[in-house]
Amino acid sequence: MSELTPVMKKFILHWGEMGSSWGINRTVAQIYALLYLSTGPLTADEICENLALARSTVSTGLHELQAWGIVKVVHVLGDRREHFMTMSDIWEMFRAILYERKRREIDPTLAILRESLADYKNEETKQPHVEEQLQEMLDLFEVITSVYDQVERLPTETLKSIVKMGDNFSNIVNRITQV
Amino acid sequence: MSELTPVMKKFILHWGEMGSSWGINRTVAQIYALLYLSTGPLTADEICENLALARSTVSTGLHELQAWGIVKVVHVLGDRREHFMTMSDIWEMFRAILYERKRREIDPTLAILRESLADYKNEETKQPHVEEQLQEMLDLFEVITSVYDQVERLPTETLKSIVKMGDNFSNIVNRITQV
DNA sequence: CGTTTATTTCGGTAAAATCCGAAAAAATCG
DNA sequence: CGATTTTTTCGGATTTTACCGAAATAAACG
Repeated sequence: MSELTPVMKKFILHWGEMGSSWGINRTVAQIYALLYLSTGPLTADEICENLALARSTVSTGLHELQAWGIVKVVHVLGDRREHFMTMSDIWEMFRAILYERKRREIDPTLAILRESLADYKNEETKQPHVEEQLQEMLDLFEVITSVYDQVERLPTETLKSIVKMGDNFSNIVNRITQV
Repeated sequence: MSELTPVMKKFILHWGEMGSSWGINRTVAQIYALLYLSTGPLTADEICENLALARSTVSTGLHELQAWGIVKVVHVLGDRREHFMTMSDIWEMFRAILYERKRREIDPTLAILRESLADYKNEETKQPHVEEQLQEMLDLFEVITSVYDQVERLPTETLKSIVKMGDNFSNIVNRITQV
């Protein structure tokens, strides 16, 4: 791995910023960005060097990225160190992120909302408005889940062709759903 | 505003946790949750009391929520204090959040990607792989933007009816896009 | 216009997250 | 199996973020 070019640095730094506003550790996001741009798989040490991070930080960061399912380990013949690379298909990567965010954020909230509505039945001081609001929020999250499930199922090619349809897509969807 | 019931507390606390994993301040998320469940508009002082927060914290929190466009000020006759409430339609609120996240996260990234690809042309040490990767990421973000624009345009009722279609939706989309 | 009430700003402290480096553990080699 | 290389764990230092409370500002009242 040669020196980082200015363009690479810029991208990596921006990606780090973006990560933190997403609730993802800045450093972890930078590691991802570096791997994403890298021509071949990198060792943990190469990542340390390029990003000026401690070996241990890189180690944990890589584990986190693997937990998200967007970085994987590869082995190189004749080298006993582990090498790391991003998923090759960026669309698959996008799906992986959606999946994880849904699992970590939407699912637990759905559970709490259902629980709360059940608990509500046993509560003495009933404020009908609270039940209505919880129900409304539950509806919203159920729709989000449902839309996610639909999108999850769409093949990448379909997603790509949606973009080519431009305005037509929403028109068609409107027509389909107007029954 | 009477005492918070156990169900309300649970919801507010969970919402706070969710908020932090979204990159939103825990306290700010709690303020939102409280307002969301509240039967009527609340004053800043009432929020302080219920959530045991400093007056100043509530003040800044409310400003942040207003910047997101999901909380608004209302005035009550005969009371010179400001009162706060959430947007009444939860779907509108959802749209507002999508809009802000797109504006804060997607748009700047799109800009950086375009910039980087332009800069790349002037760079001495050209690694073709870097250009390819940047281009691929740009494509992805353009699709995301496009999908956002489509969804933005869909009326709430359409969104709601998508959920009722269940599996049919993805089948139909597949058919539409198979040209 | 001065007084009272409400809101915001801001500096400092408390809490949390991040990151490092040494030491431990695990893996691979001869 | 012992030696060497690689990876991970973990306690603590550093940085960042969140929060409070006092003081300043702004708004509304008589």
